[in-house]
Amino acid sequence: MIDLRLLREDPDRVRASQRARGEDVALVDSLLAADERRRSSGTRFDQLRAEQKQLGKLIPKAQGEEKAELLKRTKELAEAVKAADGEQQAASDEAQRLLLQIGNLVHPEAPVGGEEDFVVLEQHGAPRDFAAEGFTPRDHLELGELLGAIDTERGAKVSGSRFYYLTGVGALLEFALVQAAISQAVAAGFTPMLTPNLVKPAAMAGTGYLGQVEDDVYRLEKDDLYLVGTSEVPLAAYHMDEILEANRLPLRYAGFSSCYRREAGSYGKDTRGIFRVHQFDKVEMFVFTTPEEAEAEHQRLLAWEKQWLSSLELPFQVVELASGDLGSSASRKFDCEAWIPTQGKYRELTSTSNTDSFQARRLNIRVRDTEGTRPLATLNGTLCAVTRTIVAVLENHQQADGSVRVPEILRPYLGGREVLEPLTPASAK
RNA sequence: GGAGGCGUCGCCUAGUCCGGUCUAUGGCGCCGCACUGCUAAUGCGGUUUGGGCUUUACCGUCCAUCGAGGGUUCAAAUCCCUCCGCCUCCGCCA
Repeated sequence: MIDLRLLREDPDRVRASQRARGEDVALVDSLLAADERRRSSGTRFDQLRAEQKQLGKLIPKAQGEEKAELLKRTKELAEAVKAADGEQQAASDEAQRLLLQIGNLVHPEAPVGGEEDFVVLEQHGAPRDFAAEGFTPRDHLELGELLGAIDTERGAKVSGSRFYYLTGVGALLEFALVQAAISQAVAAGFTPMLTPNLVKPAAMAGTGYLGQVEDDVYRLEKDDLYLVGTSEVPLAAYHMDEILEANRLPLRYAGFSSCYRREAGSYGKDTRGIFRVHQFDKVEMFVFTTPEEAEAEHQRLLAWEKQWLSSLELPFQVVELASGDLGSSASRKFDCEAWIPTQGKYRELTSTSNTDSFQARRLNIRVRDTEGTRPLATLNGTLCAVTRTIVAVLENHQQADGSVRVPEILRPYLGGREVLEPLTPASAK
C-alpha cells in the first residue's frame, strides 16, 4: 500500500500515478474522505473513552447515592463508547479497503502507457542466422521430444493442458539450471531458501496478488490456502510483522519453488510446448533493503539477471515496462527477453521489480534505524524460470542433426556433457 | 485425528484461581547522562507498537495494544466463547 500521509499531503501525485496505470483516479478522493471520517470518529472515541476510564476509577471508592449516580453515568458512557468505537471501526475498515486498492506510485522514469509501450534499453548477443547455417530450426517441443526431454502428451493425459513431464535429460537439464543459478546467487551473497508452496491469504494479499491478478491464482478452499505463483510470495512474507535492525540490511534471499499459475485469460496463447504452463520451477531473488538503497539494488538485480542469461550464451534484450503493465505492486519493472528463434521474437525470461515500500506496508515489515521505525523496501527478480529457460536453451543451441550444444556453465552439472543427443529411434517411445 | 499444557511491551519473568490499588512487576540486554587515566564497576534516567491532537520536528497529551477476534461488566492481562500458534503424550504416516 502507499503511504497515507503522502496521499493527504500530495493527492495529485497519487492521482497522476493512478492515471498512468490506467486505474481508478476517483479512489483517491473516496479514500481521503474515509480517512477524514476515520480520524474524526477516532477522536470522539478517544475522548469518550478517556472520560469513561476516569469515572470508572472513582466507582470503587464511592458510596451510596454518589455511587448510584456514577454507575448511571458510566453506563450511559459505555453505550456511547461502544457506538463511537463502531463508527471508528467502520470508517477505518473502509479507509483500509480503499487504500489496498490503490496501486503503487509509478516511478517517474517509467514510460507512460500500456503493454505495447515498453522501451528497449539494451541488446546482448545476436540471434543466430539459421538460414546461413543451412537448416530450419526446430522448436523446443520437437527438440525436447527428439531428446526424450519433454513429454506434453502425457502431461495432458494425467493433469490436463499446460502440464508436462520433464524426462531424462530434460529433468537433468532442470537440475543443472537450478544448481547453476543457485551457485551464482550464493556467490553474490544470497541466502538460498526452500520455501512453502502453500501460503495463507495474508501472504498472498500482502504481496499484492489478490487484486487484479486474483483469477490467475490457485486457491485451496478447504484449507484457505493459496498455491504460490512465485517464491516471491513466501520470501516477502518471511519477515511479515517484523522490525529489522538497519544493520542487518540488505537481506538477500534466493528462493527455489514450484510456481502455479491458472493462466486464466490466456486461452490459445502459447499453447505449444512448455513456454506457458500451469506449473514450473523457478529460482527467485528477493531483497529487503532501505528505501534509499532500493533503486541501486534494482540495478544490481537486473545486472545479476543479465549475468545469468549471458552465462547461458543466450541472445537477449532488456526492456523497461510501461506504467500500465506494472502490476499493482511495482513502481518500476525491467524484463529480460531472450530470443526465441522459431517465434522470431524476444520473449520474457526474467523480470525484476522495485516495489519500494508498497509490499512492506501491506506485510507490516519495518526497519529500525536512526530515522526511527519505518517501512523498508522490497525488490524481486527472476534468476531462472526453468521451463522458459529450457525453451531458450534448446532452441538457441540446437544443431542441424537435432542435438543441442550444452552451454559451458551447465556442463559441470551434467557430468561434463557437451552435447545432448537425440535418442535413437529404437530407444524412443 | 484424540488428550493435556502453554502464549505478558527485544529475551526471561511477576500478575490470571478471587475483575478496580496494573499507569503491567523484576532481571538481562540496549540507549543517554553522571562519576572515573582507559576499560570495567557504580548511580540516575530511559527503553512495546500503532493511531489522534498539538504546525507533520521538539515537547506534551489522549486513546488503543498482555497470541487474534468476539462476549459479559460501570470496569477485563484476569471471567466466558471461537480461532491461531507452540509444547508433551497417543494414533496414523513420507
